[in-house]
Formats: sequence, C-alpha cells, structure tokens
Amino acid sequence: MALRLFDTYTRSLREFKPLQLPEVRLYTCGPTVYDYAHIGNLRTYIFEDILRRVLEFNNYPVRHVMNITDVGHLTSDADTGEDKMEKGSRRTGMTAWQLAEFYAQAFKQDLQRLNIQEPTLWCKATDHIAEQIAFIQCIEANGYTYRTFDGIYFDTSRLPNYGYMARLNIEGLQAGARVEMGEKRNSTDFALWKFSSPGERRQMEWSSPWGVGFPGWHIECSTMSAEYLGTFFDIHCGGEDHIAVHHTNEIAQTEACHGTRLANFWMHGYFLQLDEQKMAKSTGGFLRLQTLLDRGYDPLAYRMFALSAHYRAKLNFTWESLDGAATALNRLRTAIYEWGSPGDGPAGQVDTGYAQRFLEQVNDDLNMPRAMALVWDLVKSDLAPAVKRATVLYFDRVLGLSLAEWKPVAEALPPEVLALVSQRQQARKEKRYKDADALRMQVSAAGFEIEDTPQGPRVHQRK
RNA sequence: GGCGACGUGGCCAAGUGGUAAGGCAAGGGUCUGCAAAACCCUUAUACAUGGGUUCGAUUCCCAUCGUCGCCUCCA
Repeated sequence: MALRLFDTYTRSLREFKPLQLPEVRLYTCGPTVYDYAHIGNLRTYIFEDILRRVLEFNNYPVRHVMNITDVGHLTSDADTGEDKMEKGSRRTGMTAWQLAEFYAQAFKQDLQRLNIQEPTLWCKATDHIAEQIAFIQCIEANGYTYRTFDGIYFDTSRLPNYGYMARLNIEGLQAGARVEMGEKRNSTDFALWKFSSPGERRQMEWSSPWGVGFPGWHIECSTMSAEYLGTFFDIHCGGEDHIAVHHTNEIAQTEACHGTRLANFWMHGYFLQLDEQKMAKSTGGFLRLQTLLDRGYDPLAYRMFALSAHYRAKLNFTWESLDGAATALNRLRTAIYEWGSPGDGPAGQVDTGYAQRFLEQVNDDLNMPRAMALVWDLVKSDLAPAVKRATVLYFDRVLGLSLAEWKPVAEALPPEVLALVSQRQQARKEKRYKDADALRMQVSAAGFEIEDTPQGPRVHQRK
C-alpha cells in the first residue's frame, strides 16, 4: 500500500517516495516563543507528529528538524510595529533571552504531555545568525535584494514564479491596498535583514555587513533547513496560515540562492476553531493545554479529539466534543487493559487483516478518522482478546495514545474523605442505606464520586 | 477589494454518481440496597437553499444564503 500525501505545492495527492534514503528529511515550522502555545497551535503539531509516525510505520527512518523562533519580529509590517519579544520582555519582566527559554520549555512540556515525539534536532534562530547572514549574502550576490532606510529587502518581482504555491494573485493583493509599503517596491517584498532603529537599544541585535539589526522572519527557516536537511528535502510542514506568506517567502529565498523549491512535499495543517472562530488572543478565545488540565482533562483526550478530524479540514472545538473524546479514550483504555489481564493466555499476534486495513487508512493522506473507525471495529470484533490487544497496541505506534502504559490509578484521597467512605461502607454493611446515601452526598460535596465494585468502593475526584 | 475553504442527525466528524463510517450524547435493558462504571440493544424522514447535467446527486456544474480562513505577527 503506497503512502499518498497531499502536496500543497501541486495541490494534489502524490505518492510519497523518499528522495534519498536511508532517511526521510522532515522540517516542521516551530513556535515563536513569546507566549504560551494554545490548543490550536498544538493541533498542528499533533498532525505533524502523526505524519512522522506514519512515515516510521512505513519503515522509513525520519530525520526531523524543528526550529524555535526566538528572534523578535515586528508585530506588523509597518515600521512603527512593536517587537513581540521586546514586548513580552516588558510584560513579564524577563529579558528577551529568558523569555525565549521560558516559553520554549513550556512548549516542550506541552508536546510531551501530548505524546508528541521530540524532533531529531531542535534549532534556534539566534544560534544561526551567521548562517542567516551568509544566506542573505547569497541572495544578494544573485541580485534579488535592495536596500531601504529600514532594511534589506527581497525583490519578489525578480522571481517570475513568486507565489506559485499559494497561487497568489499579485494584482489582486495590490488592489487590496492593505499592505504598508514603506519604501518597498512591491507589496509582496519582505525583509531579509532589519536595521535597529537609530537610538533604539534592542536586547537582540547583531552586526552584519549591512548594519546592526536582526534577521527577517522567513530567512531562518530557509537557512536552518538547508543547514540540517540540505537544500531540497522531503517534506516541509506548517499551519495553513503559512501558505501565503511564510512558506511562499521561504521558497522564494531558497530559489534565489539554491534554485530549489526547498521541499518535495509541502504539507499544511488546518486550523482548530473555537465556536466557529479562529483561536487567537485578539478574539478572546485562548485555550492552553494547561487550561484543559485545570478542568480535569487528560491531555491525551485532546490528542484523541484531534484524531477525530482529518488534518486538512478545520476542526471545531466544543467542550461537548472534548468530553466525547475523553470518554471514548477511557473506554478504549479500559478495554485494552482488561484484554491484558493475567490468565488470558499467551501474548496475541497482530491480526494481519486489520493491520492491512489500518495501513491503507493512514497511508491515504493520514485519514485518522477512518483509522479510528477501524479501531472501534476491531474492538467490537470477535477476535481473541490477546489478539485485539496486540493489534491495537500495534496501531498505537501511529495513534500515540500510550495505550499500553495506561492502567487505572488509585488516587490519593484526603483523610476526611477516606473516613467518610469507610463510614459509608460500615453503614452499608449494616444496611443503614439512608445513612449510606447521606455519606455519599457528603463525599460528593467534597468533590469525589464513589463507585461500588465487587472489590470494594472506588473513589475518584469528580471532573 | 483579491484568493480560498466550508455548510452531513443534539455535539464532533468521515465518505461516495446508485439514498450515508465512527465517536459522544439520548432512550431501553443487564448489573447494583440506590447509584456509578461496564456491557448489550435501540433510535433519529442528517447531506444549507434553488436550479442544471444524469437513468440516478449528498457526491459534478451554476446561482443564492450563511459561516470561516488567508492577503499583516500568526499553527
């Protein structure tokens, strides 16, 4: 079963073939670390994680590089825009460098909680300033740059193919007249190097052949991907919002310097929406993974939720649907746990029929909704429990739900709750059911639920 | 203004030129002192609207309405 992936560049499904084994080379655009990631951001990283796992499921070793954008960029294209890192620095009292480190760590913690595999290599923009300068010099030597009062710009009119991937209608963009031009020659031109403003004291600035300043946003990805993966590698990923600007400009830079379109496949994850709206701080809806945890959700319930939609379709977040994912995940975990109980005989073999169908679904442009439907089909099948268990755990290499590790946890209970529970047991034993019910109410008021099982009462914190 | 996407039962969401996966919710049952959990069963005249093409459209085309995204830092 061939692996087929949707390539934004050609706007078509293409069979994936590695350019150069032994490794598949994958670059995924990472976060700008001036604030926490929200669950919309994280949806894209889950998509990329699934992609990587599917590649590995197809027995391709993957060299995966992710950048961390820790250089401050302007909040708008206008010269007056504020720098996000500098702004964040003022907001938090940390230096820009501390700020970057802090949010990078928070980001990595989110990935870990979601079972997202770490990239083979992390790279930071500020660790590659010299390389970025060299890259800009390469573009400059080939005649694609010009200088304005505030920076070195890329002249997009020199590139006949500019904007191909995004299918940009350049004239239409100009008709919009919503772009601050400054001294730019074309509305689509963008900064390669920005000068520090006269008199401004930036925390992050470097000297360059053109003057003191900092690199433009797009250059870091072209530079670092070339550095670690070569100038034409297998797959480059990011969010759908990157198609029109960021990735378009990465391609332009790389074409200007190396003559390649950077990656053989361009793949984009679509947005999570909150009440049919884009999730962004500016519109008020900003849910962090931690927000979900604070509400008592398992982080993997969010991963389960993300698996319910295709990566190339918008996904609408509601608490009701997250509840559904959480319930479904727990049912799946419980089933698998019970299939693995001692006394079920020898470890099962993976069922080849289901394995084949699963491969077909994930290889069909990562159709996780279909793959999950197959999982439920398997769960309800008549196969031996040990076989079901082995098969689902085999699928979990792609799903990443840590199904093998899960087991019911005994929660630590406050002593007073414990006392109430044991009093209730006593009351039940003596058939004083009214008292027992009253005690249940008290426990409930303390935020805990009692479940009576043949092994005795099980108490857990109410979500 | 330009470009693009989407509109499937209460919620989330697949999919196909021959009337539609899956999960959750809901209803009933088993179990339970009562519950919960679990398990079993069941349900719903669900494919935005109006045209067109076709033997036949939810699936193709056009229009309308609605929603959303990108064009500016953005997953």
